[in-house]
Amino acid sequence: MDSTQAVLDFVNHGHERYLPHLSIDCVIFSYHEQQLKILLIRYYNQSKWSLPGGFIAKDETLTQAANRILAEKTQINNLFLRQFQVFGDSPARLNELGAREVHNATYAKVNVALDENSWLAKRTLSIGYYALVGYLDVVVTPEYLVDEYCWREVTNIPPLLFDHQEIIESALLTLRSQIYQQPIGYNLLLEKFTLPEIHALYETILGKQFDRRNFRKKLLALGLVRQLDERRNIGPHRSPFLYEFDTENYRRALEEGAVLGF
Amino acid sequence: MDSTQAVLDFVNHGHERYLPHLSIDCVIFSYHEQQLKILLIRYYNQSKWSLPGGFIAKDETLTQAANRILAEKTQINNLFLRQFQVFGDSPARLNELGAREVHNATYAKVNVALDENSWLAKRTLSIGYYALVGYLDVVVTPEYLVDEYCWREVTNIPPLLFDHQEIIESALLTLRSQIYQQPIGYNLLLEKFTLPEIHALYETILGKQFDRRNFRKKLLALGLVRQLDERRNIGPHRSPFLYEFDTENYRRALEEGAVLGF
DNA sequence: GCAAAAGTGTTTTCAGTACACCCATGC
DNA sequence: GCATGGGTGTACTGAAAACACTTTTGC
Repeated sequence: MDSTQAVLDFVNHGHERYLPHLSIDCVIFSYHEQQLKILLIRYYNQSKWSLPGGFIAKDETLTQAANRILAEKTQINNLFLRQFQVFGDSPARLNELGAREVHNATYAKVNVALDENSWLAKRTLSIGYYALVGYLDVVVTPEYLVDEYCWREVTNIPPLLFDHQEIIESALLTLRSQIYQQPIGYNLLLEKFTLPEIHALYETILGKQFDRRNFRKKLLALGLVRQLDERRNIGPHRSPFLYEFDTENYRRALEEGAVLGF
Repeated sequence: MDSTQAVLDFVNHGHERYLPHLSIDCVIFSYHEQQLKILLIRYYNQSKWSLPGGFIAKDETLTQAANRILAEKTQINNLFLRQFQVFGDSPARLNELGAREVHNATYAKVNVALDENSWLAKRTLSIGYYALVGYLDVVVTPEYLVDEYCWREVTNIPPLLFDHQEIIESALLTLRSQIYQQPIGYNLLLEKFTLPEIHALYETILGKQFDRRNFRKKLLALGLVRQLDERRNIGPHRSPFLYEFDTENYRRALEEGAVLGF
């Protein structure tokens, strides 16, 4: 939606294309400068931030919808995307009137006020997806109703609309619990990475510290990563070696549910 | 729904009470005679079986809806119930015409045929829940449109409508992956149980065998169970001791994500 | 007495953990 | 030469795994 006309069409005719009562919200994680970050957007005329989201078209599958929405927001296709939970309990979701007022603040930009019969004014449950993306791969496309966007560190999330805070917390818990079953390192790091990078990533996600030597030993023992002959030149100190994932071993380890036991 | 009148009201006025496009399907597990079983129902005029399910009322939360539906089917309140996945990809779900024909076979009992505008004829995504219940606690209430119900062993599931087979498979995978994080043994066994019972339960769910001695050692070492002074008199052989869960330790172990490492 | 089911301990092995010093670089 | 960050090996410990014989009971 990149024009007044497109927004009006969405408001007035969206119910013909999309399923009402159901939306998708995406928690998009990336890792940059040793920090785990989430992509947030702020809609026109809102002080609180939101998760990027969208609706499911009547003629597309749920998975297609989630991938389409992500691609629209980040220009990345085929990214790592997992459904994790449906949110339908929050009082903010049951209160149709309150939600409508929030939306109307934004739609004021196109001089529209939703009436109580609008498909957008109905109680909506949201399916939470989380995505893992390369920080540098993302190109956030400006949308007409979005004033700004930002990457925020997970430990420093600003006030959010509706139950989006809860969705993020749940996504984080899921990320933690799936770190040994999903190729999380693979999707958040560049193709080549240093040991300190992946070490810090695991420490950040799991929120605890690991001994450098044991961490490397484990990774190598499981054959998850291969040490390369190159080093990365960063700053004034000894250059760290580069590593890459041994995708074959990595895949197998995840399938076996290999608990890395950190 | 226990009368023609109630069904007609549901078909004609359900859209005023329930959210369209969205249903809840329940995979209800119990454990009986050393077998993991699932509750299935067969609707009037259908040859294939179905999972018990229902819709979300406009004024109740998602969690309330799931609990209400389960209570309606099994007469159990406050049972162990967990949301695990939304199903919205199956071709059977996208094909509104095909789904309508299936439903109409059943609604023929009340001489109704859904037209394409009926709320029940719309594409529906389903939120999958799984429940763990005591086999003996369940009282299945006969519903007007349900011809019969049965407990089927998970390894021997008959042909099912729509994507219910996929839902069961996904529920089983979830059950396996959560066996160390959720009080699965606690909810599937009676208050007092024998070592062979819980041993067989874990073997059944995880689909592999465990050494009896190591299994018991682990359970006791973690303090999850307490051996009682009683024995259970079953059949012609040596009577096994009874055990009970040490709920306090059990709870703590699950919180810590104590991998039981079987 | 024998078949079927349940009870029980010891040894080995391997993976997790703890721990400290050296090397390279830029300023 | 010193501050910073990266690289690396060993010893200990504890939990998982492997393993077999005895007891009870009904027939």
